[in-house]
Amino acid sequence: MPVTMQDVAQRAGVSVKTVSNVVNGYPHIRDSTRHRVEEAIDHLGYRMNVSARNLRIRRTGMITLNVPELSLPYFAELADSVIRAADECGWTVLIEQTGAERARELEVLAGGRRHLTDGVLFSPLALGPDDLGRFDVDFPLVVLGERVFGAPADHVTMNNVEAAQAATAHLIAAGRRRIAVVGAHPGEVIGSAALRLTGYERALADAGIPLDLALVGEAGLWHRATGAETMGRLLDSGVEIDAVFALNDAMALGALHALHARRIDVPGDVALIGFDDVDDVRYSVPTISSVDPGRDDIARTAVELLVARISGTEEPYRRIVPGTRIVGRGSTDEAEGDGEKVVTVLPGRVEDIEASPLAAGL
Amino acid sequence: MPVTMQDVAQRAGVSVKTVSNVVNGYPHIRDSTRHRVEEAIDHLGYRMNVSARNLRIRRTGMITLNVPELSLPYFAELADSVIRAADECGWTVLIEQTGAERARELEVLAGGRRHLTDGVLFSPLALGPDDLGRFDVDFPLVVLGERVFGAPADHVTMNNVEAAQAATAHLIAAGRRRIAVVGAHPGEVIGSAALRLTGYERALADAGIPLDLALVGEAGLWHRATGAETMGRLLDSGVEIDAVFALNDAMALGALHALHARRIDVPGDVALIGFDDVDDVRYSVPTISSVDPGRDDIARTAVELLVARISGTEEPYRRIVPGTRIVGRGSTDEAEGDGEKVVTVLPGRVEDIEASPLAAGL
DNA sequence: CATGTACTCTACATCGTTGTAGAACCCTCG
DNA sequence: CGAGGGTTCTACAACGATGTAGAGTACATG
Repeated sequence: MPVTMQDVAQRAGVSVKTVSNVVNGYPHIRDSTRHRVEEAIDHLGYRMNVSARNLRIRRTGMITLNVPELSLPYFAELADSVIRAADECGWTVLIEQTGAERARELEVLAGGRRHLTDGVLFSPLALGPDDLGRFDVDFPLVVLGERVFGAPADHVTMNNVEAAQAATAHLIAAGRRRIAVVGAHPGEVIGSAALRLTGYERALADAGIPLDLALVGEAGLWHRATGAETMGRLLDSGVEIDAVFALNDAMALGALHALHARRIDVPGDVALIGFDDVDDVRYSVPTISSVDPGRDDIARTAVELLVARISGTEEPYRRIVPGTRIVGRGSTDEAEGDGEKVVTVLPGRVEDIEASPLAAGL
Repeated sequence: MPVTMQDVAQRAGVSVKTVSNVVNGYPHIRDSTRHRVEEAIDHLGYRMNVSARNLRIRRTGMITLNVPELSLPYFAELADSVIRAADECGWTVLIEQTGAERARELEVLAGGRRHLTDGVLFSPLALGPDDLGRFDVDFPLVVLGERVFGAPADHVTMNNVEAAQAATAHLIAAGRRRIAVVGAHPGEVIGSAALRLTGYERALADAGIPLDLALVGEAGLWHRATGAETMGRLLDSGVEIDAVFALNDAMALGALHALHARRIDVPGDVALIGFDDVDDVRYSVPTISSVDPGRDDIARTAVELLVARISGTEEPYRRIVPGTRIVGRGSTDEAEGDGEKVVTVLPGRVEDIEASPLAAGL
């Protein structure tokens, strides 16, 4: 039997509503009254019943963050950033894992659990452009990532094409010509893999280097394990390689592992760059150059957009792309010791969703 | 204006309570009635208002998981496991980060946000034995980790001393004698650092190797960065080293980095073993041997204990220590290629909390 | 002195659900 | 046929907070 406002009111000799007013900082309260109420609250150890308040004000003060898996470093770090950002505005985050399973991702959009929170930050990995229609949901939603473009919702994404282009250009600038890719998803036209591959192709074209498909390694899931496998396959195929662009850092770590296993020197024989700039790449040997997509920016922006929607904004849906930096480290010989050096800075941008669903990602 | 049970009842031509009964699977309902209600629910797209239900039944169906930081791989993986385990029993997890700040950890015990959830899984990092009294809280609580022993709460912890002893013995069995430690917390008598160090000392004693304090490296926070620093300090001190026991995997990764930076071959010149068995250590070069503390077991056990407390169990508080395995990998030359081999298996155990607060951890 | 306005507080209805108590019906059995 | 027991359903009062409307002051103003 917990303490309620009723109990506090009784002890302080005021009405329940006055207690409520004190708790909520309503200004027109006599100091003496306020103090009596506060004394009663302290004395009784009163704590607001959130369920009751939520029922009354029709808000939960919570948002859901939907990610594939927390054990993937990128998503763990993203969750960390989102929780901090939400905390700053007084919101609480509920994390749900979908395991990148299509069925569970669809359930998110079906609103299976939406009643628990006021809105959803959704980072799909299994859904694709074909599911665009399903994103037209009746609850506040902000989409993260590159699986869908043009959904009727705010969207925070990365500067994939340009960043990948810059990352590849960084390898080319170091004199590399035989640049392998780890993590391609053949047949995809949208999604991180396709977009980053496009950037890679553009950089090659800019430098007049012909595209050699033998250098493009496929990898379904972007884990360390698949990165190592794919790198191994490429190396075993006998194709000449003097650099590797891993489409994310987990795979870059796996690729590095595979290179070492074959006694190939990085960056001496093969240079390497990843994508995401997770903490891990600063402690591998050598440290790995990467693309920093502005994770904190992504998190803060996403939370702000969602909170605005929850508050009822009717503004047109927008796509926001935070600024991106290419960070050079040991694996591209960019820094002596464990230092790092920002080699490229790409500005962020804001676009209208309606404008051009596909082009926007490119 | 969302759809309520009222609306459903009206459409189905029944009372609100009957709708409630259908929704909650009450058995004594005529099939025809049930179908009418279900049709109405589908047709109107009704979804239960959780706040109202929570208010009525005095439960939220949520538990809080309090960890220092999700960006630390061990805690990200722990959170992953906890969310899965809770999901299986129909519970939802709210993650809170304390950043290992003492003030925020105290706030957890003060119950600052307890009203949001039915119970708390708490993994403190800043609190210590002196704070034992504060764990006597009036809400269901399960403690994780090694910072406090003997608190009036269920406790799920690791087999620290024996596991560390076995890990050290593993290095000794490989012929190493000059075994450095990375991550000690001088002056501590409880906590992961102290317990693991005790195991280390016991293994040395068993093998008749004298303890050399010059080999014991201090590191406050157990991050990759501090592991690298500490390893660097030990190496620069000129003391002879032929093996390293890093008190967790993050520091093992950092240590490996520092060893590589000095062109020291692992495991040729120096063998290395960590603690936690996070996913990362399977992809470093070489792969790192580690202590697998049974993370899934820890998560499942913790959730079960907490749910039991929430249900009102009055059983005496217990400390549960899941079984532990020592996994040999490349860094101790235990497996060719990327293989791994379980070199030791330690059984789990269950103890009464009251029995012996301190001895239990040892 | 009457009037208006700002302050301080209260009573009551209300948010959407579930527990309780009991009504109405059916069936079975002595 | 009446008692007893199960089934099926309903009315009503909670759960603990907040919004609304308004009562009662106090003070300044014309």
